[in-house]
Amino acid sequence: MAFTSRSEQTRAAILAAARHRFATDGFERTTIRAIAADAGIDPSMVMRYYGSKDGLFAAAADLDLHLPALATVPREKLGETLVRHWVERWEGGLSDELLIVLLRSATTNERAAEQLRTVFGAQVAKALASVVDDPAEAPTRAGLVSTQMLGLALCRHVLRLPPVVALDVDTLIATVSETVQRYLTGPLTS
Amino acid sequence: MAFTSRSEQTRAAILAAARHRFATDGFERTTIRAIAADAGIDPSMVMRYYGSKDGLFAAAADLDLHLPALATVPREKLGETLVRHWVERWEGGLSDELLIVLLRSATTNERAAEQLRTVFGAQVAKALASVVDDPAEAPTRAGLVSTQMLGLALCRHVLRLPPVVALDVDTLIATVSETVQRYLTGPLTS
DNA sequence: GTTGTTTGCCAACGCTTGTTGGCTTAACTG
DNA sequence: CAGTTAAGCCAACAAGCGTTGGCAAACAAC
Repeated sequence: MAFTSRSEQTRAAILAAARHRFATDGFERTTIRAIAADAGIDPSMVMRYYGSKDGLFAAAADLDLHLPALATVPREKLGETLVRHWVERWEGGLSDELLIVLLRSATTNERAAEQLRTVFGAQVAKALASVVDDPAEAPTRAGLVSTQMLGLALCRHVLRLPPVVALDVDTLIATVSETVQRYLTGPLTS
Repeated sequence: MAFTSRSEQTRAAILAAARHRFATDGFERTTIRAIAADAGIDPSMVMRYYGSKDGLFAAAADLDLHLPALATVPREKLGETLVRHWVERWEGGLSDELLIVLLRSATTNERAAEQLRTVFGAQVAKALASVVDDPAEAPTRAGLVSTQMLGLALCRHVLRLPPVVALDVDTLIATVSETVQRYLTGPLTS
């Protein structure tokens, strides 16, 4: 490795262990001691490197959705593009536990909730601003899209509702894409 | 009141306080001591009446969706009927904190998750079995409906994403109904 | 009015939590 | 090789947790 000083190495080990624990247990049930044990070091090391449990969580939950650029996507493919990106990110396995970290903790931890609000209020709305008809509608459409995307992730990867888990990826993408496409380009008024 | 013995009264007070705490803080962050303080009694009373924190949660989260009978609903109104019922139950305010109790705790508490799976796997699928074309598809369609319904509740009432909170009820029902209608009666294959 | 039963509070136990300070060893610097 | 710095561990702290057993007061029954 290029420049992994000894401290950087354990620092990274702590972060990896923290992400895993936060992802499977949520914020409250995760203990510093368990993280330290997973990382093979002493609990006090965690404090030295990250200051506090809150500080560690902030570092572990620092997230960027990396949404694809939508400007060049044909209008009728917007929904599918977003949903495919979303689903594949989740199906990608353990390489990316960041989303489940946030989702699991956001229902009880205000810091996590605030970050989810930021991610979905800013990142998604911004990605959409350039492609929706009326830029003023971007936040609303981003919100509607969020309900479907987060609901899907919640049911499939957190709650693990059996019929939702059983859906094959292609059917899932095809079915949900239509919904998202309508939220992006359909009428908004009642 | 008709037959409220002294003990029934405090029993109910404990349950009400517990529901409120579980609804706002989730299972892990809620303490027996806080519930007892809210109910104006001693923590040990909670144990006497409900055995343990788990027992209290089970009693506080005992939920019935009371889904409307769908057999007589015109086929093209199924989505709207379900969504309207769902949204109005949530908008009903504090009279019914049961759903938010479950939703807030289900991401970190396996007991709560299991109950949500049961409610949405059994109650919803059962309500749908009589109205969908192919009964074998009922669980899958119930699952898809769940992703949208739970996602909506999550974004609007738990995470409180601003644009989702800002949506007026009529627009919300109209927009989401179309999605649910399609999940109920549209094609399923990719 | 005395007896037995419920209803409640108090005090404490045992445990786990996040967090801290000091000590020991290893690594680098001159 | 001597000396400074970093990395790590150990032990302990104060606080909070769920939970328990025993004791005082209120009530009910006879």
